[in-house]
Amino acid sequence: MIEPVYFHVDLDAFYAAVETLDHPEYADEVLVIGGRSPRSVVAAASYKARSYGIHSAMPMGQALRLCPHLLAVPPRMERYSQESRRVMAILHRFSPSVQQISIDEAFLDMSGTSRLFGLPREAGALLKETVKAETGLVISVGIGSNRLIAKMASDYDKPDGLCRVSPSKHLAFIDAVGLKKLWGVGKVTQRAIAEAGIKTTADLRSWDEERLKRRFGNSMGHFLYLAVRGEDPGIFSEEAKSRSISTETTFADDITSEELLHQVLLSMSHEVMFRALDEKVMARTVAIKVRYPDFTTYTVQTTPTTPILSASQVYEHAKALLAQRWRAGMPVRLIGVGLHQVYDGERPLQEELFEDPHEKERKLEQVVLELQKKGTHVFKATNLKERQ
DNA sequence: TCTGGGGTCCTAGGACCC
DNA sequence: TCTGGGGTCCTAGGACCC
Repeated sequence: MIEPVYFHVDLDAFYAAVETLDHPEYADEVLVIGGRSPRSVVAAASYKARSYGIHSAMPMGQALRLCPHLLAVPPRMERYSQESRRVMAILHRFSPSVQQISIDEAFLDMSGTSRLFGLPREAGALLKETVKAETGLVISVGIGSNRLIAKMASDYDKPDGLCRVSPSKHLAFIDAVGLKKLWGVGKVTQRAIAEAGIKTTADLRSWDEERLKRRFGNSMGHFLYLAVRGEDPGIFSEEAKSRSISTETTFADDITSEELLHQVLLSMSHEVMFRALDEKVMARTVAIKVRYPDFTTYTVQTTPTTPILSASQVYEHAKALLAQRWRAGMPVRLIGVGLHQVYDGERPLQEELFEDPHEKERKLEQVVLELQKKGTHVFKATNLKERQ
C-alpha cells in the first residue's frame, strides 16, 4: 500500500513579492498592499511590514501609525493571477493531482512519486528551487500524510519553509502548534473553547466526540475531535459545489442618494452577470448586502421561479431587494450584489415553454462580453466605486 | 483600531409536502 | 381538533479563511 503524502504549497507574502519582483526598489521599503483611503485595510503585508506588527486586514490608518513611512501600493489582481498561474503550472509538473485553494495556495497529492522526485523532503526542496529559479518567488512547503497536517506544516515553518511531519509525530505537532493556531478555529470558537475550561490541545483531546458535539455543535464538535488528533476532517477535500459570485464596495464617504445607489447596483449587476457569462455558469439566486454607518449589515436574497438570464434582470431584483432594507435618506457605507446557487451551463435548468424575453438580453450581453475581451471599447455601466 | 473584498460552510426557523 | 414526523427548499445571519 502506498503511503499518502500531501504537500501544501504557500507563496510567501505573495502580493508583496510580486510587486517587489516588478519594482526591485520596493525591496528596501516597508511595503504593504492596499489603498490609502481612510477606510481601506491592508490586503497583504511584506515581512518587513510584519516586523512592525502590521498584518493583513488591519485598517490602513493603524498600519500608518505603526509605521508612518510605510509604502502602500494598490493591489493589481490581474498581475498576481498571472504569476499564480505560472507557479501552478510548475506544480502540475510535480503531481497529476493539484488542488488550488486560493490565488497563492495549493495542495499536491505526492503519494507514490518517490521514484520520480525522491523522498518527500527532497521533492519539496526540488519544488522550492524550481519555483524560485523559474519565477523568482519564494514558497513554503508543508508535508504531511493528510491535507490538514500539510497545511499547518507550511504555516509552521515560514517564510521559505520546508516542514515535514511524519505520521508518528501528529500529536506532538498539534501540541506544538497549539490551540491558538489550529486551522479552522477562529476567535469565536477560541473563546467558546476557553469558556469550556479547555486550555491546551491535550485538554481538548481528553473530550470524547459526543461531549464535543453537545458543547460546540455537531459540525464543530466533529471537526475539533479529528483536528486535535491530526486527522483531516475533510474540509479541503470537497470538489466544486454550488458556488457564488459577488462584488461589494465600501464607499469612501457614505452615500444617501437613491439614484447613486441604483447606479452602483446597476454597475455591480453587470459585473457579476458578466463574470457568470464568462465562466459559463448560471445562478438561481440574487442577493444584495447593505451596510450602514454603524456597521450593522443586512443581506437579502431572492430565488425567483424564472431563471436569471441577464444583468438587467439581476438589477431589477437587486433594486427590489434594496427597497426591503433601505428607506430614502438612510446613509449607506457599503453595498454589494451577489449571485448564489450558481451552476454550470448556459441555459436555464428548466427550458421555458416560450422564449424568455431576458434570453435576448443575455445574448446581447454575451456579445458585449466578447467585444470587451477583445479590448474593443463598449459602453460599460458607470463605475462609481470610491467616488460620489 | 472604527473595521476590505471574495469566497465557503453551518445553523436555525419557516413553508410546504407526504 | 391543540396535534406526529421526516424531508427539502428558502432565507438570514454568522464563523472562518485568504
